[in-house]
Amino acid sequence: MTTATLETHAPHASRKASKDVRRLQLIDATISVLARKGYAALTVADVAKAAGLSAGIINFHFDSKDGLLAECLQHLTNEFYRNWKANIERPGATTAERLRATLLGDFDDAVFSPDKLRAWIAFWGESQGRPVYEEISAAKDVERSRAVEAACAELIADGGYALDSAAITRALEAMLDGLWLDVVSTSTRRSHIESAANARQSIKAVLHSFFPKHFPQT
Amino acid sequence: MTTATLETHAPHASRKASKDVRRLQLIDATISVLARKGYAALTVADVAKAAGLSAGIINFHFDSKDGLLAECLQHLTNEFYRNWKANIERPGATTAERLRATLLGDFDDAVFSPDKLRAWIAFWGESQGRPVYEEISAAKDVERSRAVEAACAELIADGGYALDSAAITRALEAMLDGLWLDVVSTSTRRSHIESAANARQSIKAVLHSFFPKHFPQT
Amino acid sequence: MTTATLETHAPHASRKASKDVRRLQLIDATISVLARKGYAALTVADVAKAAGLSAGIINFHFDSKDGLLAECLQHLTNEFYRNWKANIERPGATTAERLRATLLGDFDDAVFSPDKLRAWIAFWGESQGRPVYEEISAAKDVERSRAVEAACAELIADGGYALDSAAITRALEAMLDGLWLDVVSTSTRRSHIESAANARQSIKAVLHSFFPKHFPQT
Amino acid sequence: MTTATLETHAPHASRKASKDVRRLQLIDATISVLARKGYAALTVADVAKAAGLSAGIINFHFDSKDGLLAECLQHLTNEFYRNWKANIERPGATTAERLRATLLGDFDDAVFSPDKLRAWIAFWGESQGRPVYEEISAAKDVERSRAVEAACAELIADGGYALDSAAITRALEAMLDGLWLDVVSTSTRRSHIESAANARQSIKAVLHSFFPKHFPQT
DNA sequence: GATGAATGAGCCTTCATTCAT
DNA sequence: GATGAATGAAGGCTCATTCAT
Repeated sequence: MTTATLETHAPHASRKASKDVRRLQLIDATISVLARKGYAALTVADVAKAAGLSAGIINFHFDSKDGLLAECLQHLTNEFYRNWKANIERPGATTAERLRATLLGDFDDAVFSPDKLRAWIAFWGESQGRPVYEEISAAKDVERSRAVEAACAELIADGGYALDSAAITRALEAMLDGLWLDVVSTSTRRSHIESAANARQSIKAVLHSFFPKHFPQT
Repeated sequence: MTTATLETHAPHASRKASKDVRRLQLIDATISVLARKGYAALTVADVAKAAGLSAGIINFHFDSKDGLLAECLQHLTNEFYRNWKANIERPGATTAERLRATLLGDFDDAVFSPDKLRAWIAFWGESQGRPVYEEISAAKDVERSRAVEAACAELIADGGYALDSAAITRALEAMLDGLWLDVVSTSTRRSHIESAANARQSIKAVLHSFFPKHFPQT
Repeated sequence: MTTATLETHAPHASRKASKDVRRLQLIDATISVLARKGYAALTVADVAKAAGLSAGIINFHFDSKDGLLAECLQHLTNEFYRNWKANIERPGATTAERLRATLLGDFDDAVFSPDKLRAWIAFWGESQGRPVYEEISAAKDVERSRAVEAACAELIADGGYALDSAAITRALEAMLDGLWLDVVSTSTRRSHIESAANARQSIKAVLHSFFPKHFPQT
Repeated sequence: MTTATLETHAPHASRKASKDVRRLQLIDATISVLARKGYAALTVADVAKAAGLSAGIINFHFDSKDGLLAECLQHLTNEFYRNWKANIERPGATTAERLRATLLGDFDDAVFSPDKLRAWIAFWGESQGRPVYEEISAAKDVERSRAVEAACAELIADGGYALDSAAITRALEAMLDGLWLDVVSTSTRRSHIESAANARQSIKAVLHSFFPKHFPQT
């Protein structure tokens, strides 16, 4: 609940909170509950309680539980996209640097918090029953995916590597998803700090294996 | 429902066999419903209907809905484990051959059917709210994970590659998970046959990049 | 709750009740609650309690509260229609006799019970918000209305009365509705037996005034 | 919302006047919503929106939703009563003229608007669950009812008709209620202008049948 | 006076589970 | 073994009412 407001303890201070602040507060609470109880067991009462508000407020701000969840995923998607964009928009960066920034950026604290990760995975698991979830993230995923593929193709051409660009792109992206997934299943044994460090190590190792000229051994 | 063994019509089939057939029939129905509706929306009525049976039967055979789901995951886990074991238990196979068989084997038809994949992912998504799911798959995962790590270490030593064994193992396993996950989100656009082919291609490309001496270009 | 079953007091005797019996039992309970609390204040819990059953049963048998109410009105409509049909299907009856039977028949015990009347009026009051209620009763109303109009026209022609057939038909039908309505608002002051007697008296007086040759003074 | 008195723009209009204007505005909005959605589906939010005001205002002016509805019915009752009184208070009118004015007056535009009619019927339908509604209209109804009965008795004595005064009075009043009710159920097929014309025709036909000497054929 | 965010009780509905047949 | 009517707890949603601004 890192984004959650700073509830002042004055009585009824919350009455004056603006609509956007309330919405964000409820989305943060949703992420927190999703992380703790998973998707199927999440109730609006849980979310309201986690936000320190009453149950009725959710339908007031999001029309329905479904609306809340959809907006929660939208929030995560936007945040993830903005983080990526911020990472690659460095003037003067080479293609290799941008690719590296793309991959490592997924493990930045802003997007790689234990709660958010678990929330993401909860949504992945439900996306088959609810196509709307896939639609929410699809648009921006495609943009990113194309950027990764273009970067790989460019490095392959530039370095003269004997690699299948499509196969390599797919492998890289699968690895990223898998590394996120891994955190959840090992979180009880390892801290997420450690997990992020391990993930970055794996990414660097793989980049070095794929494109040794562009990513020399560290 | 490809796995469902059809009711044997042998006269006086033993009670035990009959019971197991019913259980398998219900587990197959569960996988089918999980794939279609996801975890959160699955009801015992759905499963019973998919199995062509009545609602009350599930509690008779599995005590509870939770029991059914746990046994369903157990079934998938066992099947996955057996498939792996069958793939690596080839007398005279080299370490490289066994590693390759391990990775490619995850895309065998026996375990890589669209319904089963979606069922797996539904369980992954819920595993945070229900630690029991992680426990079910953990034991056998560890065995397999160690085998992969040992194989990588052996190949690295044998080939003199400058690779971090742990990082590479983690990358390989993450990639496998990610490739499975990918199937679900792209299933509307690509057939799962095509997905499996792409996955195998990526695996081969990566193995070649990591261990060029053991996996020469195809 | 005149139609309501005769609940045997054996424990769980209700478990074996057939679907139709249960439905009728619930419809009777609905009429009873409608009469006591009106449409707006009726809850499914009230109905279930009045029927001596649990709340969940209503959705099992009628899908929803709305479904229950619609079927309740349908039941009242059918009953009313059958009562009318039974009253006019007397072989050898003259037109005047059939008209008289039609009008007086609305005050037969089978359809003119206090609870049923109040239920009818509750539906009338809601029919603007829920057009489906009007649709349910419309079809059969039209048939009856035409029969009354045809009978009036025939009597007018036969008796040579200087009457506007349409205006007279409308007046007769309005009077019937009004007499039903009246019962509700005076029920605390007069018994419904007395109301029915008064209503019959008014009907006879009006028929005599309209068609003196066919309905001579009693 | 034809009745709503527009905000007088006189400077420094008294607080009292302003308050009454708001109340009338809300009562008109209530009638409009009752006509459109019926009693059970009416919400204070609907009424507030129809009045162009915010939800909280209703409790300020009427203490509660129940208060608003009771005052709405009171308003309709008063208006109806005043219309009747105005119709019969013609100096020099005969008993027959006053009876005729009483009956036809119910179809004056001031009281016979589609919305008001539907609102009336909504209240009738709920009067069983809420005795207060009956109480509101009862007092004035009795006065009017007695006047009609006295008029009928006088005409019967005067004309020497062989009629049961009580039965005839009841028939006349029931017919009036029924003609109002009829408008609602036929409003989709006929305009309320046409309905009023038909109703007047029926009334005239009935008066002529009952009291031919006092109401000669038109 | 007026607003509208917030509350919380009450309702409809779903659904896992039970059990008489 | 199997069925499916019945139960009842739990959850999402609505909405009258309150109250800080």
